[in-house]
Amino acid sequence: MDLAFAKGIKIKAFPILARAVQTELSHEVPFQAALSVGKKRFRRAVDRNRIKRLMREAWRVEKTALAKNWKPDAPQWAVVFIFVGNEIPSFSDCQHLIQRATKRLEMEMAAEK
RNA sequence: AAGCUCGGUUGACUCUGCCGCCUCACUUGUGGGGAGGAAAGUCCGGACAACAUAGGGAGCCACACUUUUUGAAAGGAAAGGCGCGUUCAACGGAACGUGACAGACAGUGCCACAGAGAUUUAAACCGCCGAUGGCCUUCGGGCACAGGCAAGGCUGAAAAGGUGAGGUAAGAGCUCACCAGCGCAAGGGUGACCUUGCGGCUUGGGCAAACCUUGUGGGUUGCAAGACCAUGUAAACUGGCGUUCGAAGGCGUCCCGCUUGAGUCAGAGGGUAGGUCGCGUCAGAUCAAUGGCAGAGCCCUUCGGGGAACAGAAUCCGGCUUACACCGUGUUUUGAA
RNA sequence: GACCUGGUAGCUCAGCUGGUUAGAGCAUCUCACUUUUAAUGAGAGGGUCCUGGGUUCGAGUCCCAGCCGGGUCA
Repeated sequence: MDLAFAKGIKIKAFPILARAVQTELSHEVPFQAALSVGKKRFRRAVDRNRIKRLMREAWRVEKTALAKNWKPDAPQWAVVFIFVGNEIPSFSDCQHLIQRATKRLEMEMAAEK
């Protein structure tokens, strides 16, 4: 995670900010993703959990497109999603945002090759 | 309709299908379980763990009407007593509400400002009187000098019992009656307390959410407790104290006692900062799982839609407090008929 | 998770054992000085003492509950 913040590429899809880096992961998987919602913006744990669950679900749906051509010895990616908005989004909004982010990520991965 | 009071709630969507998460069981696919009444605040009390091991005292902290009851404790419930407030009554009291409600006759302390006087012989500013003594006198009295007085005014949160009568120069518990308060006795009540009688009245009060006293209870620290495994380093350096005349530790503080007994404390510096258990719980995480989509039903709608409010378990229980929705009881206010 | 600590003027802080009118420095405003500004001097304004109850004659201070910050412990 520190590596992702230090060297990762920035992907903006306001109000979602993503950082991604190509690195060796501990398991044979294409991605490891982390989700973050700031405590300063959302004081109540209920709201933070809600946003993280929506982002998690959107990522689950969208990552399949990225992962379908992945082979066990291909490069692995660590991704961190940070929510920086001030209001709780609906699921459809959240899905569109993650979709934009994953498309950018796909381009970056192609460029990396 | 709104507010208040008390009580209740698996306390909010339901069903079907598909995809997905945590965990357990059998085994590769099924099946079981998967947030709250407050999970919150962390305000109390425990379980549990550590402090090698007995103990005593001081200190510290918490609580405080009585009886019964529930509970491991904290806390709760019922009934009663006393105080205060409101209303009704009309001097017998009654109803409702409310109270962190032991002690101010154990001691210490404080009561600013104002005011003449504020706490142990209280106080003479405006006043009242001036009987007694003094001065003057037309012998009727006058003066207000010595002095007497706490009844009235004033100040204040509070002014040394209250009301009435007698008494007096004027006054005063000075005397008496009743009332309040205090002490003693008797009786009633399990008890808090109440009733009656007697006594003297040199008998002021308030503040213990001031120190404190009395009674009761409490060893301290907390799961980041603690146990184990792994990784790594510096058994080095500087200074203090000390090895039987005893350092330092043994429960946060002090004293005594007991006990271990050669290291220990501080500084600067070097290193690690991962895991397992604790935490077994028909949720069980080491950074934390409960979600999404589609359809039908139901409800709300500002016809776009929406499915609430307060709010998310982190060792576990029992309370307290605070936040909030719905339902019901009682009550108050306002509006309409 | 557990345990400490704080909240006072626009900012940083005092305010002792409850008492008379809540102060200090900086900042702001006005005036003076100066050609002007700064500095300096004089003066003025500015406070829900975090909020709500309670104790008391009287609360920034004492007690209870809440809100919002800061810190410590593996």
